[in-house]
Amino acid sequence: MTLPSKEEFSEWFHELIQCAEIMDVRYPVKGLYVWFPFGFKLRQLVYAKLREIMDRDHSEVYFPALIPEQELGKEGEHIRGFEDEVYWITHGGLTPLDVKLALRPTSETAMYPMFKLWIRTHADLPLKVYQIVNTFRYETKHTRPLIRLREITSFKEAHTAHRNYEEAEEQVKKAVGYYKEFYDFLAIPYFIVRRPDWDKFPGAVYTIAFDTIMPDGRTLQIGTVHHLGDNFAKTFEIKYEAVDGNHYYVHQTCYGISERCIASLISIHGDDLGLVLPFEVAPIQIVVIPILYKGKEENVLELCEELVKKLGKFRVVLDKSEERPGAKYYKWELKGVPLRFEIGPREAEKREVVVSFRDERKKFSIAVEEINEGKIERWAEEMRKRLREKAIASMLQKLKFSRNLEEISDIVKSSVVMVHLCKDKSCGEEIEAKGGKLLGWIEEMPEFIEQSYEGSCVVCGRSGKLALTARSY
RNA sequence: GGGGCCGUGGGGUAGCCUGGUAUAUCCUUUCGGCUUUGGGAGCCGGAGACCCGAGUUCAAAUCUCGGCGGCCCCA
Repeated sequence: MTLPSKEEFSEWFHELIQCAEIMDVRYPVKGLYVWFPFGFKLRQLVYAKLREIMDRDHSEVYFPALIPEQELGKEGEHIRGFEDEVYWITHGGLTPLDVKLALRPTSETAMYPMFKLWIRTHADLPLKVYQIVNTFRYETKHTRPLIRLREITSFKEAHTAHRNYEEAEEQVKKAVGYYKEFYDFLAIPYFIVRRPDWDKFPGAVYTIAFDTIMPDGRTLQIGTVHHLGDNFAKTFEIKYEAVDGNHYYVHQTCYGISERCIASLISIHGDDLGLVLPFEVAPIQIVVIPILYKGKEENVLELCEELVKKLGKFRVVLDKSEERPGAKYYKWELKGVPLRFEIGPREAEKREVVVSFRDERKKFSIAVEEINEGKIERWAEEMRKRLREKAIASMLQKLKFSRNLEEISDIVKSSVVMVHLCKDKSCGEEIEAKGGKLLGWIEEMPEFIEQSYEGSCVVCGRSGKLALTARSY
């Protein structure tokens, strides 16, 4: 069970999610994968944070997975964006259905007919709901676990309705804030980018996306926030009676995060030995490894048990299995356990433990008496900081700034390229002709970027703003 | 959208070109036993596979066609 080097990212990712028991890729339908118990626990812990953030400002709901054909098709632009990849249910048993049912590719058209019933007056607004569900898309490109799926199993989608455009826009900003908090928590660096008009969500006024850079230099979209204006409200006739007695269309937003957040978590922090996980989301946070010699087991195990008891607040495993210590170290490192304690006869004698952090893999000794919950939490916080700094450093290595159109086709093969670009579609097309995809314009400057926000367009020379082009997943 | 490659125990593979030697190779995994334990121990014994369907043939893991599944490249 040896992992390929992370340099060969594609193989590394594929092997790791299996070796570390995140997902089983052997399910016999293309694009569908099985969550192992360990992977599902990781998912649960990551999504618990997402829920915590969402619950502050939204109510959780559940809408059906099946959408009747006429609802899905109501919004012209929306359906054109999805029609190639919708799964259809055409039969009930052997009987052909009068009304075909779509397996939701996303839930706007499932929710908004109900929003029409729920929203009567301004007092019903704002309406803010979210759900975490599976969605289906008939992907034709090569599918990949957690990244490109035919069944997205963990789509957190939020939908809000407001009195006017400005209030909806306020919500867009809040949503961006929520997602920042979420990815900061996971120590994953990101760009907040406004997608080009020709690449926004079908039916949206505009789309803000979170993109991160994977170890192979390709970008991964890990979150989107859409301002829908009153486009869907007009289609689904979602109106409210205002204080002035008139009826107005609501303005809506929607925003989503899928299990791609876990793909980025694994890929960005992981190393040649396997997973590296932030303490808070690690399914196993601490492993205690006894080093047993014949006749000296008792004292060692006693101290181990004492330590485990002391750490009761955390997710701890005491590994008493028959393997040798070295084999155990590799095993738990593969699983990304952030903190390891080793106790052998020497430690039992002095009431000490040997400590090793997963990210640094250095060892040091500390007295058992000095270990307490506060200390562990401080270590966890330091570890998160190290992970974040390391992630930013390797992200910057794969990011290049260019003011020369000609060199872009070469750079974009291995890196994400920053350029100044105007909003003209022809200039965007010119950039995309160099091999990358135009992700869009930086919406919020990250603190780790030094380039100026404004500059002259790399294509036409008129005034432009900082934009990103890259090969993307 | 276009093109190419591939499917052998749980994982990775040899054998396929040139059909028969085969009880299908080796590594890993797994189970039992002995022994060992401070960074992937060793020995002994056991378990476990030719993707599915059709065809050609006296004979198919091996050749042909179809299906399903996987991987890669180009747009």
